[in-house]
Amino acid sequence: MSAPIALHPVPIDKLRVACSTCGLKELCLPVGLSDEELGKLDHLVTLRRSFRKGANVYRAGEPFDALYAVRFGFFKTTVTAADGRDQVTGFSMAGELLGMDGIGTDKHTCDAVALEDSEVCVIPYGRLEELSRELQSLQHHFHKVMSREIVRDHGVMMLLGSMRAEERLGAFLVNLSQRFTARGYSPSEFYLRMTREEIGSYLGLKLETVSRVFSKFQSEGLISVQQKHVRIIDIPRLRELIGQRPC
Amino acid sequence: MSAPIALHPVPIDKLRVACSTCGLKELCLPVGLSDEELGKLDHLVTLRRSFRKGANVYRAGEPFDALYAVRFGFFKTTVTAADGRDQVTGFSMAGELLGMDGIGTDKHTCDAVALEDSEVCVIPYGRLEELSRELQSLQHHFHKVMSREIVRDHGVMMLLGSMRAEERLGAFLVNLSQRFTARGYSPSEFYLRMTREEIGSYLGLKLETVSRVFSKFQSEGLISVQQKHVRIIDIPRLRELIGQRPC
DNA sequence: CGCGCTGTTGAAACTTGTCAAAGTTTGTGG
DNA sequence: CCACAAACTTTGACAAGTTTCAACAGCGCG
Repeated sequence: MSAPIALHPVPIDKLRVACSTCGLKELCLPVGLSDEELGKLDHLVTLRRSFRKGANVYRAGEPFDALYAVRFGFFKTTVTAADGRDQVTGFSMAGELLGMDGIGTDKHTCDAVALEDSEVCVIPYGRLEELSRELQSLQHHFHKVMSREIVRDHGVMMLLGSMRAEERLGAFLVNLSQRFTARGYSPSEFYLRMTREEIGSYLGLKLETVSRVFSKFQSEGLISVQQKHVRIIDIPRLRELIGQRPC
Repeated sequence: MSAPIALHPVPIDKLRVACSTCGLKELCLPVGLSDEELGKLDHLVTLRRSFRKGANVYRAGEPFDALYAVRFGFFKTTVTAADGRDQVTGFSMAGELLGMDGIGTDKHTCDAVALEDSEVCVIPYGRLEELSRELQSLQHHFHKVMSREIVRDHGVMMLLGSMRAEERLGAFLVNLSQRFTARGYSPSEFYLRMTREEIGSYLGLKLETVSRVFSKFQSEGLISVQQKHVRIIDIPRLRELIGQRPC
């Protein structure tokens, strides 16, 4: 099996793109910046990188020097225990930030892997700190992004610590649905970019259990699922299942 | 049952204490600051608050406007699901920062509760952002603290997602041991400030399971445990159990 | 067009949870 | 300071949920 490799870096000017003209600016790091401030961000984010399915953005142990904003595509992040066990800690899609794990120790502590052909903007971290000393709104928004990552992680802990298999998968599907919706995609129909095993790792379940719960949901008319294609038929009932208000 | 309440705030000057003279400055937010910078931090942190066992530092939903640095004592943080289920997301001790969950939405998203009589320094968040625009080292260290919180959470996900009950409790004990050691206490002997139920919630186990595993560890000569008093007898074997190098 | 990866399903085994009872500690009020 | 109640802990027996092992089907890439 040949390891997929990253494509060559592409200077942003070749692509004529910048934060100020990026379609994701409402979702990504630029949230809340004025036009002038956005212009300064353009000087910071000058590099894009593409990754083929299976390629690593970074690996645990590598030196940390940049964050990565997902432009398009889909990533997973995984941590590896001393004994080699892997755990998927999250899935990232357009507008989300990868790499914040590395700030604390100047080394990445997890792997980030593209689950489909994808592209990120490279945000040199030293310069981000520099600029956020200058721009209060950037500083504040960056802190919000980190804080939300912490809150998201707490949600995963809740999921792993006190939910049963059906609730976990239900919560996972509802979460995906919301994130796709926020990006203008259908709330009820999408392709999973990850395998059953990756879902299982994220949810603390074995792949067979994930598969069984998918089948159960389907037999109950909650969803329709064929391999990686999922259609959510009854979102209210799915929300109910995970203890949320139906709407 | 009468609800325990917080004590009155105590102006810091009354106590003649400041970051620059605090014994925790090697552990807490001031890490890496020069004396001059430390002096500026003293103006930011001017308030202490004490909490009786059982009192809340903050509750989910309350407006966020400050971080809290633990001076002494012990806290738990918990998130509550829509259906009322609680999940302990962490335990905090001297030098650790509480409240970063609130930055993202300007509201706290979890509860922080004192597990024994405790004291914190209040760090007004707006002024922390202000000062960290001025002091690069403070900015960088604050980012490191948030990043480490994210990394810590990934560790908990690993624990909850792919370890069995014995491994979880073993990892928990080793982690406590390390944190006590870093604070100058015995690595092998300590009092648990939390109940079996709180440990169980944190580890994704029921309290009975926690109790059983404690008993099993004791019968195997790994630890000696009586109620809240724990003595770790065989740290190498405990590390081995959780898949770490013995030393 | 076939091989390998991914997904599905069944049966049995195992881990953890549930329920119950009793012991222990802690805190409170008399 | 004692007595009692409440909270916490331990342990057993049994149940439930999830994993393990295994077999097979389907899809997709080379």
